[in-house]
Amino acid sequence: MAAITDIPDIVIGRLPIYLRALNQLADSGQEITSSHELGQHLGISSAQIRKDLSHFGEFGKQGTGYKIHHLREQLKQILQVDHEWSVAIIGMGDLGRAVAHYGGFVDRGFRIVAAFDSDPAKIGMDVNGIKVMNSNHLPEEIRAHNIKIAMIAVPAQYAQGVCDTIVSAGVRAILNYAPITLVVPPKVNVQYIDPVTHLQRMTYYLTD
Amino acid sequence: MAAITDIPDIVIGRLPIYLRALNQLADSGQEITSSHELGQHLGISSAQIRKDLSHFGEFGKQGTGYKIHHLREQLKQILQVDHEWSVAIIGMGDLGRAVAHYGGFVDRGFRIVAAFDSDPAKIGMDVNGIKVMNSNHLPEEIRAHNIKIAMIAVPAQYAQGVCDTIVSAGVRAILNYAPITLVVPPKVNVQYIDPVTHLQRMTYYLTD
DNA sequence: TAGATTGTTAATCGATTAACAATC
DNA sequence: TAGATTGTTAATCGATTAACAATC
Repeated sequence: MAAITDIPDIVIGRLPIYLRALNQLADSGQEITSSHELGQHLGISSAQIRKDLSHFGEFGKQGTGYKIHHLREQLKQILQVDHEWSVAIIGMGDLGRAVAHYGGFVDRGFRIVAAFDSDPAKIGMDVNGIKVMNSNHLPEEIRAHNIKIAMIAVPAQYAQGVCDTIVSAGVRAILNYAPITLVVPPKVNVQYIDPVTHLQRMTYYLTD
Repeated sequence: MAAITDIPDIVIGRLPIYLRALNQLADSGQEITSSHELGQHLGISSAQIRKDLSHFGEFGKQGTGYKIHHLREQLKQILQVDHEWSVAIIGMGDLGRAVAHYGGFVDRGFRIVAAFDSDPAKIGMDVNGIKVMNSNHLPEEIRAHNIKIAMIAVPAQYAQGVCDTIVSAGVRAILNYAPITLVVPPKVNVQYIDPVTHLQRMTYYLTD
C-alpha cells in the first residue's frame, strides 16, 4: 500500500545531519565515503547509519561504500529538498533580520520570499532584497504565495497569536525562535530554536 | 558513592524544556502545576515528566502537584543556572550581532562578556555594550575571564579553527551556529544550531 | 583472489508507559 | 473522608548494536 512505511521520526531527524556531513565531505573534494567514516565524523555508529539508510533503499556498494554525490541527491529527494521551498519570516527585530540575511538557506532548499513586522517603522523596509510587509496582511500573502513553511522571530508574548494566524492561512511547518512552546493542530509541525536550552543542557555537565 | 548516578543525557536535554515551560506558567501568574498539565502543554506524557524528575529527588506533593516557583528553582540548581555564566561569542556578522543583541540570555543564566571578530572593520566596534576584540586575542581573553562557554558564529570554513583555539584556552561548552560538525576532545560538549536541519526535518512530512 | 564494506537479522540495551500504592 | 496526584515498579515498546552472509 503505502510506499513509505512508518519511519521513526528520530531517523528522519538524522538525515539532515547526514546530508550536512556529505556536503562537508563533497566540499573537501572527496568522492566516496563509508558508513564507518561518516560515523566517525559524526560520533555515530556505522551500524546506525546503515540501518537508517536501509529504511529508504540501498545506496551503497559492498566493498566500496557510498558515492557522496549520489547519496546526497538521494537524501535530498527523501527530505524533499531537491526543490526549493518558499518561506516566510515573521518578526524583523535583530534576530529576524539576521535570519533574513543568512545566506545558507538557498543552496539547501529554502528561499525567504516574504517578511513581516507589525512595527510601522519597519514596514516597507528592504531587508536583503525583501520588502517588509505589515503583519496584518499575513493571511492573504501566505495564501497568495502558497507558503507552507514559516519562521517565527517575534517576542514571546506574540508568538502564539502569529502562529494561530499563519496556521489558519495554511502554514504546516514552523520554525519557532521564540522561547515558548506553541500549541498547534496535529498536522502542523513545529521545531524550536532556543539557544538558551542548548546552553543549559551543557552547563549541567560543567562541574568546575 | 557518587551523589549523582549516571542520568541519561536525553533526560538532561528535557530539563531546560521543563524549565522554560515553568517560566511560561509563572509569567501567567499560576503558582501550582501538575505533571499532567505540564505534559499536555509540552506534548509529553505525565509519566515521563515524573520519571525524569525522580532522578533528582522529590519535588511534588501527592494530591496537589508542584509549586512552580519551587520546581523552577530546583531545576535551575540541577542545571547549574542558579548562577550566571560568562559567555564569549566569536564572529560578529549578522548572526553574531543578532545573538549579542538578544536579551533572553541574562535572566536564564548567561551573560555575554566578550565578542570577537577578525575583520579590522569590526574590531573596536561596540555591540550592545561589548567592545569587539581581535580574534588573535582569544586565548588570553578567554583565560583572563575564565570563560568556559562560547558561541561560534563564524563562516563554516573558519569554525573548526576557532573551535581548536578556544578549546585549548579552556572552553568546555560550545554552541556552534556554523553548519558543520566540529571535532572536539571528549571532555568538550558541543551543541548545534542550524536552522536548515530543522527545516529539512519538517519538509520530509510536507506531502502536498 | 583477498580485502573491504554493505544491507540485514537477531540480540541487546535503554527509554517510555501503564498502573498503583502511598499520601497529601 | 473523598479526590487527586505523586513517586516508583514492572511491563512494554522501540532503538541501537553486534555480527555476518552477500558481494563488489
